[in-house]
Amino acid sequence: MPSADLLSELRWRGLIHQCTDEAALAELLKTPQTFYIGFDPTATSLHVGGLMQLMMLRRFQQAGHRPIALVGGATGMIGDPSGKSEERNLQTDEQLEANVAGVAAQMRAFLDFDGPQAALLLNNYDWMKDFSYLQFLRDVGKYFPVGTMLGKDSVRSRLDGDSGLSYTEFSYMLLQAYDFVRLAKEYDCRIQGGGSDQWGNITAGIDLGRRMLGQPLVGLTAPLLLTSDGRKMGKTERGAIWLDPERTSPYAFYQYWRQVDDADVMRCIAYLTEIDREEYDALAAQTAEDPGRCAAQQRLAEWMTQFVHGDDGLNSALRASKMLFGGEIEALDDRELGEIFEDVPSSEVDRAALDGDGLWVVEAFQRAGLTSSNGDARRTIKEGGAYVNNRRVANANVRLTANDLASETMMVLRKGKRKYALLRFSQEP
RNA sequence: GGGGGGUUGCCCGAGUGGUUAAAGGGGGCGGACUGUAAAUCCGCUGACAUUGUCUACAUAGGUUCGAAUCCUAUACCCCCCA
Repeated sequence: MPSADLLSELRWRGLIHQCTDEAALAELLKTPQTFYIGFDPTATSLHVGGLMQLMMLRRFQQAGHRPIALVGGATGMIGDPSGKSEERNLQTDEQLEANVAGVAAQMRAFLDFDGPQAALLLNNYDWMKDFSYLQFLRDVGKYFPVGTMLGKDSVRSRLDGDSGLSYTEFSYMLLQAYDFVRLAKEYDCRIQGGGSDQWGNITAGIDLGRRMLGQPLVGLTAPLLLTSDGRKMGKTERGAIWLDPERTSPYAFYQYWRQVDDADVMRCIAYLTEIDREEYDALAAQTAEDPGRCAAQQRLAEWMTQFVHGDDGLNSALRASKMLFGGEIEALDDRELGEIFEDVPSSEVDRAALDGDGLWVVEAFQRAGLTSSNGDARRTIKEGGAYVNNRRVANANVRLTANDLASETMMVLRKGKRKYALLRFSQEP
């Protein structure tokens, strides 16, 4: 039951940046279609940008169409020059293989691989690996006028700049164009989506489809997810936000969305979530009226975290947030504390230090690496910026004993508002 | 090759014999306010030590009761004349 509303849904979400032929697309979508988006296996995990594309596939699937997630095992060997200012280093085969496997595993969690609209997960390496160079030039290359290729933004910007581009990267668009034709032929896939930086590659595929198959294909791009000051969403000083909990903990993931700028939060909700129009409007109104409540940020963070990391991930993120930004820390066990503070650096201290007079706070802060010298630690304490288990340290003479443990073996030290460190008091053999 | 100027704490930049651990600004760090935001305001910002000691103004020596401040040499930088 294809939903006639898919297009209007995409429109209000602002997800249609460009479309090669909106009328044709609308016509196609009246019946179940196959829709594909390619993913670059640049790492073993997707990040925020990839998630946005994945959501696109989901939206099509939910509207009654069949999504194909194409992992670029072959194209990844070449490197897409689109949106890149410099020639990229080639990945090793092993790296690429691991990346393809990692990304594919993540996609399985977000698409439905059963039922009449079962999603397909394909790898273009499967059809590229046996294609000989000569055959490719004869079958595919023949249809590509170099003049047109030179006109593509991705190529021109590189030629205009001073970094140039290799023949290898120049050829990238042929591979992606061929993917589209291949999918059209084998899976009757007539629609390709992607980020706006994929426009050139997508239209190259459409041209090739017309020439090789005499069939009209349609392309659709989504805007890039940028912050209001023009940078890519999902990047922090410490690197990208990944979907893989090993790379970005559920807590860090949650916090990223929780701290999105007011100016960007509604767009994130529209682009990345399945929160409906009604709730969206309500959140937008609340943000305008009372930005201090961060209602939209909280909803976004909740939705995203639960979607990507499940209930458990969300709960631990919420609990950690409550601890880190809220009350005192006590009555927890090692396991819970460890989970909540998994992003926080920790140091080992001999348990015996807590015996007798106990451990001098100043030294504790030094051991935890939160202060640069004893003087710095004293200063911080004097300024009221030192906390043990979220209780402010009264003076620099305080000594810590086993009574100050937050759990069996751990103590939580904090400097200022957010700088945490864990001390683990281990039994020395 | 000759002449002149410079080198100060994380950065910029005052200071030209004596409360100078060194003005002022930036940055950083705390705190207050706030929305886990921005802006603003206040405090701190060499080390060690329960207010005293040590190490600091390019480097090494010297003069002096006392120097970042004077002298000598060395290194680096800038400018002018050849």
